[in-house]
Amino acid sequence: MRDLTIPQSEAKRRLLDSAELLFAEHGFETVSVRDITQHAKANVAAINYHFGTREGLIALVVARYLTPVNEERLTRLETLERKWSGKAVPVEEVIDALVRPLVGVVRKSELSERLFCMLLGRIFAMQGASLPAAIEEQARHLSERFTRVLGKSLVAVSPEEVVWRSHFVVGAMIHMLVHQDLPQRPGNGAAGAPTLEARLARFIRFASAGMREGLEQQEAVVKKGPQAMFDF
Amino acid sequence: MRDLTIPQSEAKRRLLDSAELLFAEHGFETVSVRDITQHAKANVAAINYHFGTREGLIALVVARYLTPVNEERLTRLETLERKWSGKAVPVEEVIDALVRPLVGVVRKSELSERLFCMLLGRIFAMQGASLPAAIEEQARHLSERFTRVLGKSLVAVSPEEVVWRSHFVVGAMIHMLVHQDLPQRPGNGAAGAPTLEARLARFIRFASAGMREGLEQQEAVVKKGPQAMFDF
DNA sequence: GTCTATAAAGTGATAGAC
DNA sequence: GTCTATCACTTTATAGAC
Repeated sequence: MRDLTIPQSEAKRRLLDSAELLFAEHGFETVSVRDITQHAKANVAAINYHFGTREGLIALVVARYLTPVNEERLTRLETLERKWSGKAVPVEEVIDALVRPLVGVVRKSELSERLFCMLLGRIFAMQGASLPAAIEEQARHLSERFTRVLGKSLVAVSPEEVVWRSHFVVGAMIHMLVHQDLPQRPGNGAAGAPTLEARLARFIRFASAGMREGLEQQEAVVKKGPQAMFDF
Repeated sequence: MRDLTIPQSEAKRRLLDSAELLFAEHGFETVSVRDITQHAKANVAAINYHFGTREGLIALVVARYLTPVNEERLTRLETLERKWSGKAVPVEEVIDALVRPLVGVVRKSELSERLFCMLLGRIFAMQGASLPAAIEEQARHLSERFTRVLGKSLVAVSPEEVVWRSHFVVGAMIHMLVHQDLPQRPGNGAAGAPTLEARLARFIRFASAGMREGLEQQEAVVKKGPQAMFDF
């Protein structure tokens, strides 16, 4: 997997760290280059010197975090296709390949797990607008692959329905990633911040059930994939 | 239900129309008062004259669209509680009460269905940050009510799990509302823009299945609520 | 590489003429 | 109510000294 660190000069690293932290916390649109240079204790011109433009910095941050995740997603999806050699892959395993790469890549980053997830969620939310064409193409390709595999997993669901349900899954995923703290709702005591793995396991079960809606008969058959992987 | 129109002066109406349209299309953060006055063919000072500040305009737009939806949601939820008089309400009906008020309120607005949904999605996405305290409180109360009813609908699911799944549902809903055009993916031919009702029906089925995950036994019993309402 | 100074344009808001 | 002119500030970006 690609290395997430780009050492180079010390100041450049500090700028990148500050940028990632601020982008994760407040979103790409609202953070100015002055916010970043100030947080990194650098001078105002530093960002333009090291990254050319503000957009260049954003493109770098996006590529640095999105690319490894998407590569790992593709690897896992291809592994699944080999493992099931043409047969339907259980939905749980496909969704797992979609979200589990997060835990692998988060370890390689300098960010805390919480900030890493927020940053990636915000990056996912930018897809379809304002992202470099190359990255958009990468994402589009990945989306097609996943949709095609999911179509096989859910032969009884119309292709159109699969696309819509995938759309819902992506929305739920982005929301889960960006809003880490929100579920401090009613009967929710100490359950503030479970581990990323626990949240992903919850998400996989939820999303898979949603994708599989209406297939009561097949459920008992197709559902039991690597259940032990997420059940704990 | 509250009337969505605030006639007053002609210019003020035009400003409000332009603001809603631009906010819906590009989001609240990126639209400037100059964008709005220019689109409304008014002069730069018009917004400050009619609405005090930019924030005042946003608060007005938010309240104008969010309040009727939330009121209708609460009404429907209470109707359900009466209808099932203390017993578990089928999940489908709860999710229906959450999203179906959209179609009622959209008819009263001047916006197209597409823009109305995008605007409301962006408003929902602002919850938990940067919204007037009174509106936040309104939303918090509504969220508690829905979570409590859903807890009864899903007695076999832990309260903590219900909160998380509701979180996923909200994320999927927001994404569906804001991104109306996206699902132009692979095997997706003429299925570009189905009606709002069709999309909501899809969403209700998906979200309900996700909420109900792991309850294969009860499904056959609890699931069949007003199936005819969304199946078409 | 780092800094200051500054350019050029955009922001929300307001005073005051009409 | 509407408009122009303008204030005070922020934005990204750059030129040029050190």
